[in-house]
Amino acid sequence: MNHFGVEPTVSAEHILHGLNPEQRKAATTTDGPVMIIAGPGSGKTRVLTTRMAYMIGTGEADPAGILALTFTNKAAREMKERVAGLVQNERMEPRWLGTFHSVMARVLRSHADKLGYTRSYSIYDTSDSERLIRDLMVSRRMDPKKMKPRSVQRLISEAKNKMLKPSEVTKEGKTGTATAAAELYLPYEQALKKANAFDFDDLLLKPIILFQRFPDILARYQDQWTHVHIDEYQDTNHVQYRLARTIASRRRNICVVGDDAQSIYAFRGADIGNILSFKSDYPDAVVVRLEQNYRSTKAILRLASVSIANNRKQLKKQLWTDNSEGPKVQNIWALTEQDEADHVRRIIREMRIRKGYSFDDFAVLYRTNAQSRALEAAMVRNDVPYQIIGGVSFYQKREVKDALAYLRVLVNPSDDVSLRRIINLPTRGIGKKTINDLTTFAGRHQISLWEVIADFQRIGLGVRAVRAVGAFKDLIDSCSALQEPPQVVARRIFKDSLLLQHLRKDDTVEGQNRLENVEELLNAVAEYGLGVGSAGSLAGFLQEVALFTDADASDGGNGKVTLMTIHASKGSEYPVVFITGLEEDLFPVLSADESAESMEEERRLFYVGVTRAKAQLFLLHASSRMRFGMQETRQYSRFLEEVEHEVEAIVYRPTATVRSARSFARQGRNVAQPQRGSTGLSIKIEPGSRVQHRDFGSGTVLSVTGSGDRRRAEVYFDHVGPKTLMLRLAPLRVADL
DNA sequence: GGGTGGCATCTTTTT
DNA sequence: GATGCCACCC
Repeated sequence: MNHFGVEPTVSAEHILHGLNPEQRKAATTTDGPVMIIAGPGSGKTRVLTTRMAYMIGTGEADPAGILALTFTNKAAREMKERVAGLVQNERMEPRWLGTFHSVMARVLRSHADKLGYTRSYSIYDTSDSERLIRDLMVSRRMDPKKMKPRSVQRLISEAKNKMLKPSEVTKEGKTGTATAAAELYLPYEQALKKANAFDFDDLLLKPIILFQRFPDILARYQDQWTHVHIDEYQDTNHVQYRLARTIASRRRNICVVGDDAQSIYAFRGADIGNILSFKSDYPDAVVVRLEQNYRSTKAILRLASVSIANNRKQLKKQLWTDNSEGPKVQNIWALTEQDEADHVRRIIREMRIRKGYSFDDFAVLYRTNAQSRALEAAMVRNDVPYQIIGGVSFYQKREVKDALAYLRVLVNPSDDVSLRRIINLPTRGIGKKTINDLTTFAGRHQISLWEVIADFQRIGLGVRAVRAVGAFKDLIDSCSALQEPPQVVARRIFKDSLLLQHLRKDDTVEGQNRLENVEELLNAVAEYGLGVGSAGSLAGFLQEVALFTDADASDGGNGKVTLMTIHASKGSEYPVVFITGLEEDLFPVLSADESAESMEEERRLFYVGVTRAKAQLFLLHASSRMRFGMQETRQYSRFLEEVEHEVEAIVYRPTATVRSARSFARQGRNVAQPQRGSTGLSIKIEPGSRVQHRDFGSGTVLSVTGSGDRRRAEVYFDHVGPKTLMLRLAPLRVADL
């Protein structure tokens, strides 16, 4: 019996069984700061979970005393299951194991009133924030076409993540968007507060403010959480760093795990410096390096090491493995993205037959979500079961967000963003003009839209508008008054608002799908409603789903091939991995050219993708790919070039087109990099210049017309005569002198 | 006020 | 090639 009154069911030795000496050290050094530098496939999840189980099992930590923070729900779930498996006693499961956002949302929930929010607050995701910003811009007569609300949102989010206050963001000497962001930051914060809403960044920021303002609350949590764990520490941003430091400052039992080579979230503020400087933050930190890889073959690991060696900024690690050499990594050359998808599909089929793999042994990775389309089509055509992780998640689908907006308005009527979303959906006679009148009134009196509606008679609307607004008010009022389980309330508002009827009217396949999605949402509400107290309330449901992402729905062993971005693949492993679209301007993305740092981040991303593979890795690229609805000639990725000695290049169906495309790509590299808008390609092309075409040979430019993407050249070819070519697309380069 | 058709824009990556 | 926005007509 340990001093928490729980009988351990397994011995410490049993829990630690099978760990190598380094892993064991990492798992049992439970006093003071620890940093675990862990390469891919080194068993870091295992170490972290063993560590928790060990502390709980030996009675060193209370199950509620362990704080373990991850970045994805998937990682949290996996860890929870593993600890449970090790301690074999559900009373001893760690209670504060979750993502940064979900754990902090839990903290916030208990103290929201202290910050002046009511318990029925809304949580705004990025698209909600964007809508709010768009509304602010419109009311300030800024043109949302010139300054994208999305870019403004991103800049404000960036400022919040750097913990800059509105007063600290200056407007001078900035680009238009930055000026707009600086100008809108304060109004945005005020609007959030007025809407009784937190945005994603607030979920981490507000707890810090809470802790600053109420030291007794902080002390309570510091007291409770005796041991702090942070997974993927290289991905922490400034706010997360501050949170961790604040919480751990009292006991200093902080254990971070990370791999600087796998830092791929700089774009959302992740600061690789956090892991690089851990030792200066905690000079007495014990550092453990886990360099043995248990996952991949030698061939795969070698390719990963060769690739990442091109990065300058990194902690040196010497990865090694006892695993077998394995088959050579294959580099497959496809003609188009359809051809690429077809190779993937064909290899999956062959490997299933010849080597006995099952569908869930395969992962197909890509850089951008847009690439999933062709792959998906190939899977559908050939009856290959597949799942796509990420992309548009269920709770981000338009119809689901619309339906959720109804529920949010019921729970939190101050939620202007949600209210505007549904006020005229389906159309009920509250048009642009009326909405404008209501908004203006709300703005003038500094009240929420709902307060205006609640008192609509006094605004002086037209007869028709009065009737329409009155009906809407009655609808919301009657449903909020219901004292029924959440699913009953939800079904009632969807029905009375005519939302369901509206969806039913559309009998196209997509329309039916939308209806089904709303039905599915109702099921989710019903399921959640089975909980007790606030855990089963509508407000609780809404706050929970706000943090749900599609990636969380993934699970292995379901007999499906997995398609996802490389970002989404972090933390998983598959026997066979395909990385597709290895082309300049796609992977690495073009904008990565702008700085060495972002190029290094792209390379780390490639590294992450490569190291997902256990047994066999395929790298693919296409000579031609449809982008922006146009067929584009592609050059293969520099990442392929860097590992060219580690791959076996395979050209299936080798055709003249493929080969000349290849040699063209090689020669053309320094001459005419295709660029968006093609200015780079076209400056050197003017009447009189000599050019070389992939298929037509050499020629002389007669004239150049059009601009931007429509820029064309009339060329007289030595052997085939005159041709007009789109400069954006043509495999054309300036001839060598 | 509501509906429809044309057009511009879009592509990083996510909690 | 989809999506969202705007202008235009009922």
